[in-house]
Amino acid sequence: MTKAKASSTLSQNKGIAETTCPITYVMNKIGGHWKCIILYYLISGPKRYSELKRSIPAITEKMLAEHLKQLKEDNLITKKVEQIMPPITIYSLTPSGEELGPVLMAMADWAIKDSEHFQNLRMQG
Amino acid sequence: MTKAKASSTLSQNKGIAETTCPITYVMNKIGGHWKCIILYYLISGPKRYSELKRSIPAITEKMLAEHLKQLKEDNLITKKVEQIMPPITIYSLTPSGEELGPVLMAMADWAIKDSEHFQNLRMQG
DNA sequence: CGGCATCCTAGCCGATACTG
DNA sequence: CAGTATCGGCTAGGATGCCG
Repeated sequence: MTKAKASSTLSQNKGIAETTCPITYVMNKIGGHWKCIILYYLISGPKRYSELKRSIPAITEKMLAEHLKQLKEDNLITKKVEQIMPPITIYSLTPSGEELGPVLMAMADWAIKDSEHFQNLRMQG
Repeated sequence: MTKAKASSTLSQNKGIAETTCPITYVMNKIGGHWKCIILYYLISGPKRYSELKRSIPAITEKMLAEHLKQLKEDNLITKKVEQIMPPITIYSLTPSGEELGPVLMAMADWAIKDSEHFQNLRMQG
């Protein structure tokens, strides 16, 4: 993993674009399909692993665990483990993650408006 | 394209989740890595195909054309073609697309703040 | 309960060539 | 200028099973 492939320009371009385009920077952090959803469910407060899984039925264990790890590495969430048996793991938003909250809420808001548009269009059509 | 594959549960889940989770709805529309970037550049006003291409050096023709088509199908942008030779194509935001503007600006805003956080951390480290 | 390792497929995406 | 079509590699992501 120390050496990037030469045939792929995307990963390299992504790195370059990240320093010049703020949207690219954001997409590299929360661009994955599930990242935003996970963060969205964490806005309402810290959650344990199983709660997140129940909140997002469409996600697989692999995706959840993987994206949680990435979000942690990107300093958007923190992980707190109770070393008992069975273990309890709590995920919370970091300050950076908290600041993303309004953005996600704005996205959700837009979604609701936009789907209303569609329903209106359907009624007219 | 009329029949979905049976082996993949994701596309089906996406469809189901889309009706219950607003963030999923948004991600299905602008989740692609380039969609947000294209929309972001269209906020400042209508642009022609070649202008977009120049604005986003990292994107390939295929991705640009493909995502422009999807954005049009999702009613986020409109396409206006001057049927002359050589042709001129202008892409603009629809009202729905315009309403996404503030969200994208908020994302960009967060990105700038967040990258400052990192630089501060590095200085302390 | 929480999460990682393996295997495998679907779809994203780059490169190239062709059309109006 | 503004696309479309085809080929092919890479990787995201689903299914399953094992471990602390």
